[in-house]
Amino acid sequence: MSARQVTLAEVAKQAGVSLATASRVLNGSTRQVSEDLSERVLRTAEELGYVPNASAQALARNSSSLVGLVVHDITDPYFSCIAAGVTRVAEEAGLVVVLGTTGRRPEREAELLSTLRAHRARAVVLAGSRTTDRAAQARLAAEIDAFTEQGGRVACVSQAKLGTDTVVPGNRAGGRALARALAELGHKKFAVLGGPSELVVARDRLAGFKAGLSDAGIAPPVVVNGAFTRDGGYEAAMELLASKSRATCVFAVTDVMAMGAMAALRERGVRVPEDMSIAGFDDIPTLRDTVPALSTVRLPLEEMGEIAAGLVLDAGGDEARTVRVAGEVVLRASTAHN
Amino acid sequence: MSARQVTLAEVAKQAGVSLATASRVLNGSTRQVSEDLSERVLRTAEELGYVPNASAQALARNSSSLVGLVVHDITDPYFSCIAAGVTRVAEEAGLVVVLGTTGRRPEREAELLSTLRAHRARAVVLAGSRTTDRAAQARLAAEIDAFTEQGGRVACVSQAKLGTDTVVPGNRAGGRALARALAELGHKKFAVLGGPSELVVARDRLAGFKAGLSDAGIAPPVVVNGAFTRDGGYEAAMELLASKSRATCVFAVTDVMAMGAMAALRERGVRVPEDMSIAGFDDIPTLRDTVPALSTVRLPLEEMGEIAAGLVLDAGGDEARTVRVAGEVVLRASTAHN
DNA sequence: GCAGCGCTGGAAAGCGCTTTCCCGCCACGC
DNA sequence: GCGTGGCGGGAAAGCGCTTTCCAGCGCTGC
Repeated sequence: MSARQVTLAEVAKQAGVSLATASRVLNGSTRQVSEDLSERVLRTAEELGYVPNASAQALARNSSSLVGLVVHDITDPYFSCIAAGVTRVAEEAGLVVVLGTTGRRPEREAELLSTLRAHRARAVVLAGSRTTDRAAQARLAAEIDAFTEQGGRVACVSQAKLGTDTVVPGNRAGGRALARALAELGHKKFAVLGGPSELVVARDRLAGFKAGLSDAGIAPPVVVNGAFTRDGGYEAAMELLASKSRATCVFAVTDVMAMGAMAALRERGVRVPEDMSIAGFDDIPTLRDTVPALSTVRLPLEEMGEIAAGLVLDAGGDEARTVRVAGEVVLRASTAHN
Repeated sequence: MSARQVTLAEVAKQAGVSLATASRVLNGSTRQVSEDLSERVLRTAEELGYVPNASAQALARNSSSLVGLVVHDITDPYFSCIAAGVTRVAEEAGLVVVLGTTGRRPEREAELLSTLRAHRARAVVLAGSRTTDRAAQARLAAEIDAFTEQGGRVACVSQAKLGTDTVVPGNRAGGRALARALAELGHKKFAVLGGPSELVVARDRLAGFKAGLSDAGIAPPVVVNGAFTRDGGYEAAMELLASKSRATCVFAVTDVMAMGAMAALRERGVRVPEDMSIAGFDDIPTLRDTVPALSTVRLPLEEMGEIAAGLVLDAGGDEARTVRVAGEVVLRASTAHN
């Protein structure tokens, strides 16, 4: 049907104006174009079904309308919520978001950044959790430099120390507040289902939790580490049970892990919360209907995505900005008095 | 640090070869380049940290490495699972996926397609459910034409009739099989929590379910429609309860809706499955740990995403291919004998 | 009355890359 | 020995757009 491709040149010719004029009309140029020419161009563009070639624009302007979003696993509700926030903001700004997934391999983060750089993405939101892997971190830092060097902006969700804009959830404070709240329920012996030790998010939550227990004069918890996934939680809980720990309350550093842990407890006939209280972190919306309802620390995930996107799209100074978002302890049915 | 931008020309000059040669070396050209030149180019590219400008490549080749993925809501696990499948395949193929979300507004689908066309995306996977809205459908069809016209490929997940490659889940057959299985449990009176009537997926599942009931000689179910979301399920269930229906088993056309429905039942003191059995559709992995475990029809969502991506990336004939994936009834604790 | 200015339109030079076309070279066959 | 190919290398013509630069024109201000 339509010709292979309608170009600006065709529109210009058809409208009887120069390429320059057509370009000025069809893209917010600072230059004025007279009313009638302008209208003529607009009309022919419409008639011909002209769609500007984004690659050509990107090339000519040396900047594209792409925004990168890097997550570990889009299937994980933690990331999909953040993604929702990011895409909403980006789409409102008329930008297009490109989604990269690392599959939790730290080195993929740098690779993706490099790809994004190749595409001249205008900005990138890194939602993956920072690791303590020095080499990966260094490569990532180098890529971030290269990216910003080239005029792109980078924001991280929950990774500080990279010299970029950052949205920092109150992992430490949240963990601490949660520990105190649980201590107030009367629990004396705690266990923690921690994430992989190289994940900073996991470490922070754990550290905060320990601090909170210490505030309450309670002995440090048993810690069992597992993967940052549902199965990780399941396995960690199994390990915990096998260890014959005397804990009456267990904190999984992630709601998703808590789900796995609850499955494990159920399987082993441990009732929640009668035999064991359990709490998570994040307050994943999709998981709010579980029974028993999970006590947790609420993070405004979608909003965090929005904030990150906002930071990264709003030119801002060259100073790295940090926005802290607080977690709010929400005690529900999965934690009982002891 | 690094220069503003390393271009192919710089690499070529530094390596003492022509632009053409450098290009041939650095991108799989059919043309041969002698061993030593080739090696020299490779080395200087490496040294200079050369990254090809994807926009320029796209422009010159008239095809980019972008793959579009259009979903209604990335937060919905149904879509995020599909998205995971699509991104995995795309990334393996060295492509970049751009994520568009419609927020369930049918007209956004066409808009996004147009944007994707502007970016010369090589392919698009449309995961949103087809509606019966004639106008939106027509616009979408036009955009799809324009897109394919331009050399792009389009695949749909669960939308047939658009003349594109399609991955079709057995919505009808699944609904039917589920109805039969539930009938075998002894239920006689059924209710269905349906999605918005203009959504084809919802209609198909409902139609299949009705057919299954009819197979079993059971009267048609009461149908209450709600939004295709957790809250939609909640409200539909509330409405059902208010209607004093005598149903002993309710089928929510979506697991996510079933979650909302279960919350409503719980709130109203209706025990599942003792007082009411409930079944969903999709078998969302994230929701598998809920209590009581939800009976449902399992769809290999991630795999569906992979298949769709596979179809769309594999040049294939010009014939529209259709891949059917079957749903498998999984009876769990949320449905009891009656 | 004219220099000077602001404003609009067009020509054309890129943006960084791919690819066609051409050229020189060598091996080969008659 | 010379025409024929085949092959590796380079020059250059785009790809579709933006943007600079220049030309023309109608004003204002002295």
